Amino acid sequence: MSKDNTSFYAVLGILDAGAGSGYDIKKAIEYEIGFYYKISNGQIYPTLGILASKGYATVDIEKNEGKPDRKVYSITETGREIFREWLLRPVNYHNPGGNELLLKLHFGASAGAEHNMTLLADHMGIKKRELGRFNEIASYLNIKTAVTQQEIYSYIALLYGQTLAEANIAWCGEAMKILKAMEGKAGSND
Amino acid sequence: MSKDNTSFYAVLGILDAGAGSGYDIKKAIEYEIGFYYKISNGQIYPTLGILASKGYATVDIEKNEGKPDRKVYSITETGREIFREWLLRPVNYHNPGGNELLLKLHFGASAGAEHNMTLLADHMGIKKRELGRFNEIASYLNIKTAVTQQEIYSYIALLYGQTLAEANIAWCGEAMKILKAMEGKAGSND
DNA sequence: TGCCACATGTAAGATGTTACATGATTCT
DNA sequence: AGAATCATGTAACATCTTACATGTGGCA
Repeated sequence: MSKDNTSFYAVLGILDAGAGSGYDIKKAIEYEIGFYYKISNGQIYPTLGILASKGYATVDIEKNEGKPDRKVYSITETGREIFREWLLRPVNYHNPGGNELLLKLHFGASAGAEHNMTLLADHMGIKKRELGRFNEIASYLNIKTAVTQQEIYSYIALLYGQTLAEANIAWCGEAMKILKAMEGKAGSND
Repeated sequence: MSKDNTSFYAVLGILDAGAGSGYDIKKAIEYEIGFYYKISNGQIYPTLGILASKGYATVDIEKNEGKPDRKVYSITETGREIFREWLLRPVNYHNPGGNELLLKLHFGASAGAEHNMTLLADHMGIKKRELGRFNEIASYLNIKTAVTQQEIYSYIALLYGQTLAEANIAWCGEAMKILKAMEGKAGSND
């Protein structure tokens, strides 16, 4: 329902790759995408409830001795559609939480290289424009002309922006190269 | 009261630099640190109320014709202490929101270069450890041995982590150089 | 003996966004 | 005529974290 509920789609994406319980999903997220995306029980379990109530997932209960029964969730066709819709939407850069681009790339493996190339090209464009703005500011906020300490700290912040934007641009280039190579391989010998 | 309420300290930090109304504060944040930190009215105005109720700020009302009266807030001594306490606390890297390090560097201008050097050294250490972990993963998740598409996408995510960690490390180095140079200048001719 | 893995979940609160209400004045 | 600037604020909601409750079985 909501536009940008990242955790909603993260859970749905994990289910898209295979059925599992809340516990399984937590482990999968930690293991697969844990380094750029975190999730807590307080999000997973309510999300699974919503998923089931909307018909995006079905539940199977597995009896478990001594432990609570495992509630194993499977994605439905509707769920898949909803998930694909999200995958194909452009990345929301206002979303302050986790790295939506990496999340979409991760889940987009099966969605084909083309779409991911677009996501990367978009990202590169955004970072290039960002870098352009920083460079413009740098032309008058120069370290050589900086006098006050405040100016120096502002310059350091600017440098951060420039450095990170450049790193993003470089990464996009590399990633696109890799995807291009992969497409070539897939086309020629698979 | 809360541990990591970034917006609370951002507002307090702006007030530390000079008294102002909610409107002024919003403008100041947009202008000074807008590129890495955002704030909305829904945060500013309640925060100012809390600040006043806790005795961290006092209010002066300026009559304004045709417009609502300006409520000009000034930081108190207690407010300053609370703010300094935050400044000297290490950066909370679990905080998902805005870039706390840049915020502290920005406000830390008056707190002296030494503390900021420590913040940068800490940051560098964290990013170096992060990079070490990524490199370790890279040793077995290698692009040459990647077979499945999923492996390739995981590799791209890893590359992102590496590239950004390296950029952070490089930036820290530059920033520390700048601060060192500044200290030298301050010592020799000011 | 105590902690970790398994497995479910909830309650409370922190933090933030979006969109609205109000209304005069000044610029385009 | 309409948009922007000035200036206050609130209400609803979205999102997420922290900490707890509950309990077994296995390993050190």
